[in-house]
This record gives sequence, C-alpha cells and structure tokens, in this order.
Amino acid sequence: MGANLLDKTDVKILSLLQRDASVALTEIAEQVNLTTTPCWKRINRMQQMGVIRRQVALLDAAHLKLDLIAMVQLKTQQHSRQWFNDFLLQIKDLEEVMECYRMAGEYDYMLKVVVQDMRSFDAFYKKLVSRVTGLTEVTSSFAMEQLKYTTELPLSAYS
Amino acid sequence: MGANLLDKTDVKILSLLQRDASVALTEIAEQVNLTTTPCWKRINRMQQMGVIRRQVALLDAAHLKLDLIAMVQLKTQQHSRQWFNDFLLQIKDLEEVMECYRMAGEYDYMLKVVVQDMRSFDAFYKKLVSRVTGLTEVTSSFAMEQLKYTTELPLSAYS
DNA sequence: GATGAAACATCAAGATC
DNA sequence: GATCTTGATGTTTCATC
Repeated sequence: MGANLLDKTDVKILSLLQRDASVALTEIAEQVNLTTTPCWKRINRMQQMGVIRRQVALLDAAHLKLDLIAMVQLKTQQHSRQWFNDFLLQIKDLEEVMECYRMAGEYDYMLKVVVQDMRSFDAFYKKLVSRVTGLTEVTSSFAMEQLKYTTELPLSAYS
Repeated sequence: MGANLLDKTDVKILSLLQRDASVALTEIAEQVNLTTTPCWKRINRMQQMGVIRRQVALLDAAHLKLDLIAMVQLKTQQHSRQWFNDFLLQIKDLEEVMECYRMAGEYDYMLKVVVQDMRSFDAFYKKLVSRVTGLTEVTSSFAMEQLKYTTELPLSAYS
C-alpha cells in the first residue's frame, strides 16, 4: 500500500463510516474481512492523512424548528484580496450560512442559509448586508421542501 | 423537562455533538456540569426523539478527487404526483446528488451535485436527463471554490 | 447520581504471506 | 516488508441500583 493511496478495503471502510460512524470497530472489521487491529490502523491512518476529516452528529432541523432553507446568490464589484478575506471571515462567522461557494457564471457567490422562519431570515438578511459591504445584488430563493440531504460523498468510482 | 422539549443543557449537548461526536461521554458530561449517567440518558432520549438523527464520518472531497461541485437548476411542466414520485426515486438513487430542494421561484428544483471532474459531470448530466423525463430546462452553475461547508445547524437561538 | 459488569478501542509482540 | 492475528490493557458505555 503506497504512501497516500487508498485500496479497495480503505474505500469500503470509508463508505461504511460515512454512512454510520456509530458502528463498532469489530463490525466494520468483520464487514471488510479483517480483524480489529488492521482495520483500526487503516482508520487511524486515514484520519492522519485527512481523508476522514471528523465525526459528527447530524441533527434534525425540523425538531429544532429550523424550517426555512434559502439559497442566496450574491454579486459584487469588489474583487480585491482584502475584500475577499473580510467576506470570508464574515461568512464563517454567520452560523446561519451552512454552505458557501464562489461560483462561475452570473452570480459571484452562492450561500445556503438555514433559519427558523421568514422573520429570522429577514434578520439574517439585514445582518448580511450590513456586515458585508460592496454587494451589488442579493437574490434569495426559498426551498419549499428538502428532497434529499446527505453527507455521503459518491464513492462508487472507486469500487 | 416536558415530553418533547429541550432545555438549555440538551441544546448544549447537541451543540457539542454536532461539532464533534467522537468525544467521550465523560467529557461531554463534564462540559455541561453533569455526571455521565444523566448526560447519557439525555443523549439517549434525544436519539429516541429523532433530534439526533445519526452519527457520521465526514470525508475530505479533495482526497477522493471529487473536485467539481455543480448547482443544477431544473424546470419541468410535469407536476403530477406520479411524476414527482418517480423524480424523487431517481434523485435518491443518484449518489452524485448530495442535496435536492423543491424551490419557490423561477426554477422548480435545485440540486447540489458532486463529481470528480467535468467529464464525470457530463456523464452525470446524460444519466440525469435520460432517467428523468419531462424536464423543460436544465441549467448548471459550477463552484470554483467551496468557502464554507458545515453540518452544524445554527442553535444560537436556543442559548 | 453512584456503581460495576460487559463491551469496546487501543497497543505490543509476534505470525504469515 | 508490508499486512495480519492473538492476547493483554485501559477506557467507555450503559443497566441496575
């Protein structure tokens, strides 16, 4: 096994862990036809490498009354390094922003924003435009229903 | 503590777990000024309630060469229950689709798609339009950079 | 909320291919 | 020479009290 490569057993382990990280090592080992030690060493190695970033609990948004998901698209005329760094800091600090992408195409940035309701969204919107200067356009689209949400990366290319 | 309600200690536990689910119960208990037993009972209860949905490992896309994120917006003239059910099944089956929303506004659906490169995206695109009939418009925007990605829901409203 | 038994992860030493 | 097995040790979970 080369320095930074993943073999099929590694990918199988990743696939199991990104589906359910609460299963016991014993069972993962069993599923990949290994005993616990080598399986544990592989997981450890992949954590060191950074392939496995972290282990988290996924919560249910509805139970927490976080019922509104918005996609916010931004345009700006500011493209300096300074502006970008400030923007990045603000975005990271705004906990309502769960995802943010710099886009190719018409809009410069796209944000996925999660809040309780329209009232909270309005508060978020005001906070955003007051903290981030130089925005020339802010367009929000609202999700009526979440049809799919997964944190599992597509790994079938590796199997 | 009411039947389905969460107190501040519960929210604190949730906040810790959605940040890092690998920490020992002992430490979580310590952080919320509880001993292990009551803390464990709270976590257990929140799992039963469904507030805690699951525990997963988050993988690093770059290590797996999944370097292309696309936002795909769809329009359709099909709005029957039958069509929607078929659409939903296809979307759930397409592992490249990590998120999917039914939207208010100009486009009917928005998909977040993760693939290795433009070549794989093209393969995905062909698969999508061949499997899902009745699409009148398919517009893809590509992310040049992921500035933020978190699975942590915003809980500050509760603290 | 304390206790302790059972389950589990971790690690060392050595076997196997 | 990397990858595995066994078994011993320390840690964590979780049911009973």
